Amino acid sequence: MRGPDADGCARPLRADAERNRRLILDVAARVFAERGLGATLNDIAHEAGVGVGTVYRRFADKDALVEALFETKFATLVWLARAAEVAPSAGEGLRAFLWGAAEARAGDRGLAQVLAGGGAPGAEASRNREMLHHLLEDLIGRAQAEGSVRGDLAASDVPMFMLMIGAVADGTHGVAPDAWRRYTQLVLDGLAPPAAREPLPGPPLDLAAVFHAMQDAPA
Amino acid sequence: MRGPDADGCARPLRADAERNRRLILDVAARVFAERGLGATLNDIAHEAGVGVGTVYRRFADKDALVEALFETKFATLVWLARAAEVAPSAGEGLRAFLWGAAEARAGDRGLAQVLAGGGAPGAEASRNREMLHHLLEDLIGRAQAEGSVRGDLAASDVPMFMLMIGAVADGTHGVAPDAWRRYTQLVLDGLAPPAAREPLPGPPLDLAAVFHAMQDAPA
Amino acid sequence: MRGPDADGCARPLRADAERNRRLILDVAARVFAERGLGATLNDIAHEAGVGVGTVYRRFADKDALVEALFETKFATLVWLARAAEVAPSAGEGLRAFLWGAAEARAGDRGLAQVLAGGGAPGAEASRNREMLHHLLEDLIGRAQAEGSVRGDLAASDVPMFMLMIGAVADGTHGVAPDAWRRYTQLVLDGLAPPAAREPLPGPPLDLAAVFHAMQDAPA
Amino acid sequence: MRGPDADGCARPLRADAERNRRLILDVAARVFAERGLGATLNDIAHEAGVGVGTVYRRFADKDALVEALFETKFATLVWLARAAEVAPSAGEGLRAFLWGAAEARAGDRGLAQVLAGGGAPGAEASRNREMLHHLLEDLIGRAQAEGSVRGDLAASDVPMFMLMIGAVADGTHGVAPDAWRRYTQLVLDGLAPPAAREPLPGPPLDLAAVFHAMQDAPA
DNA sequence: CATGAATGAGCGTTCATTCAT
DNA sequence: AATGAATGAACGCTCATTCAT
Repeated sequence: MRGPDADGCARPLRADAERNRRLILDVAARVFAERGLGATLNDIAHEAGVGVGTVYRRFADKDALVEALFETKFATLVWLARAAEVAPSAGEGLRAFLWGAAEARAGDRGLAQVLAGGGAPGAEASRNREMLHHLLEDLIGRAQAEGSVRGDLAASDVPMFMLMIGAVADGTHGVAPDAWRRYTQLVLDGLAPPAAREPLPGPPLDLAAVFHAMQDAPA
Repeated sequence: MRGPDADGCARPLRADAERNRRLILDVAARVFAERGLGATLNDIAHEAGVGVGTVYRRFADKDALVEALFETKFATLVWLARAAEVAPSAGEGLRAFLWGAAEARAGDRGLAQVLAGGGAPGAEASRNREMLHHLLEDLIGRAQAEGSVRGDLAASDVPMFMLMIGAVADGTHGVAPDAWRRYTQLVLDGLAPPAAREPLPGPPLDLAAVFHAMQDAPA
Repeated sequence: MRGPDADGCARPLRADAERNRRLILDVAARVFAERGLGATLNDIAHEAGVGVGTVYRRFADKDALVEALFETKFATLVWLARAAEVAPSAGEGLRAFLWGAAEARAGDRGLAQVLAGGGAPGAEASRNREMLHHLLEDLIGRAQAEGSVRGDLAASDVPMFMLMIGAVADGTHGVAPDAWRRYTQLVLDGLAPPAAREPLPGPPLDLAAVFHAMQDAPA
Repeated sequence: MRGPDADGCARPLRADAERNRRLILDVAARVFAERGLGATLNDIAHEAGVGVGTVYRRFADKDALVEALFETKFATLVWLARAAEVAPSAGEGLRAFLWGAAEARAGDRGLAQVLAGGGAPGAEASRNREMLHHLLEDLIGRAQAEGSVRGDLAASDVPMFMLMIGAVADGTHGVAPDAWRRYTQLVLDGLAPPAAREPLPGPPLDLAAVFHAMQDAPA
């Protein structure tokens, strides 16, 4: 565990550091997703097989780690938006994006929080955010031109959509892991122009599940 | 704060205790609303100008305080549901209820959590929850019979609706205190049968507001 | 609950105070005996049906209450010693005293502590203590003259005897309420001159009981 | 306190942790011995010159610390029992064991409690307890066969013996540090078959010492 | 560099004691 | 005089963060 690398270099490479950084991000993503942002850095470090100190060497503090995670996750959204750009129609693209974003958010307990913690200062993050915003503006604009989405929808409604779906997903995670689909559909129907409506997927929750969901929601 | 009661009774009634209880509940509601359920009882006690012990004299533990808050808030919902019962039409009643519930929830950061039924499944709370559930089942059933709400809507969708609106309200509280109205309308449009659709109230959020919203959301 | 007494006197009599004092002492004796000295004054006051303030009016603090209890209990010992004085023989008297003292101590969890807390300043308590000491010196001296107790026994060994039996009684109270008898006999046999020996009463404890006893002992 | 190890190894081994563990155990043993198990971990940590967190890093909770202390102390008893096994006679062995156990217990205020097996019924502790029990059963059985101890004595009487001696030792610690010897002899005489009797070692306590003893006993 | 031991402020909670009513 | 509401120091314990090794 202390010896030189297999590649023959005695001094630890910059690559080691990067490897550790990725490892920590991956583990943190998993642990935060499973247990919420309340998980301790000690746990994450332990589960990654490194010392806490190492985590602090890579990330100034817990918030910085969350921020970094945010950027990682953000890439997924950008990727989804790019995919949506080339969809047969803007409406289909937008719907696919929203379903994808909701799904990405769903299995990720506490990641509304991660996506949220966005981190004020990161220039990169800002650029990403803006880029995504523009992609969505474009997508929505085209969909509106097609008449496949209501005219008063805005790109900034998308993060709110994710906030909403995230709240449901976090709450129902555990008793009804697919419940987010129902509410995604419900909101999507609200986004759609009149008359384009899908039946809600999945059955409604029973009382106990609702109770559980709301209990769990705070995270 | 020390003056005689409104009813003009000068008798030094043991109501000082009740006054304190109310004071604590009010302060707790405010502090939880502002800072989320993570606020400490020490803070609440301090802000109420009493010792921690006083809080613990009235409420067995933090959960009990949250639970008490819950009951208070729940009464509002029950009252709203009763009012909805006598609305001209079930559809109007349901919409009025949802707007009222959303409004009650808005501005109450961390009260999604309180409403969640934080604390033990108190018998009273359970009964209240069930009663409200039945009221809503009836209301929704009648609205569906009227054709004024989609047929696959269920009573248990209502708490999820509040979870969603709560997430938005908590996030935008501070930068766009009325933003919840936009998303309430959006979801309500999703609830409506095709073709019954209102324009979204209020303008969309700007990027900065979205950023702020997501920053704040975790609580 | 606030009106004048039945006996026609409008001002509360000194007798009320005394009645309360006795009531508190009785309840405190019972509660301390059942739950150890760790019991709270609030509990005692509540169980006595008075306010804590009343307890504090009668007894400067918790220690003072314990001290007062001590005097009460001490009276029992003095009474036992008096009875021993008139026994057919000093040896029989001494044994009867010790059995009585052990029994008094046994059902009284935490009363080793009460008997102990003896309170430094009480002139009365000091006098009682000395009186008992002299009674025991006399009793033991006569028993030694009879040859029915070892010659090197001293009056001051008696409190230590009670300390020892108390430790056992407190520990076994709950799993083997009569175990103290076994150890009383064992020690009494040690007190006896050679050849005067009784079989130990009761069976030995099993391992689980011992475990429980030692767990509980701290009080 | 900072110098190299006795074995001459200068390598900066991670033994600083182990050193702290030992330090904490030592301080805890001393503080518990002096002030009883009621001593706070904050006090212990402070007195050891470490933060509370450090104590909690090594021991899951207060019980775990007490349990660890228990295992340490228990080893002494097992060692004594092993030594007793090879004594010239079982009777001598048993007496030596009891004197040793009493001495180990004396001066260790609150360690009756520690020895009690404070904390969970750890598997190791249980095994140790049982092993000692069997050793004592054997020893007592052989002593009884020799006729050097009363026939109705049981292995489970030994912990009760320690409870009794502990109560005396805790009480007299401070005013008469050797008083436990007197009562050990007294009880040992009770254990002996008739006619085998030693004079009590040490003078009886004076009244003030008894008073002090009982004051201190509660812990 | 990496490690993980150490830190200590802070949390929820209890209870002896005080004091307004 | 009696009440019980109020107090707040203290406890056991957690965890983000620092720093010696």
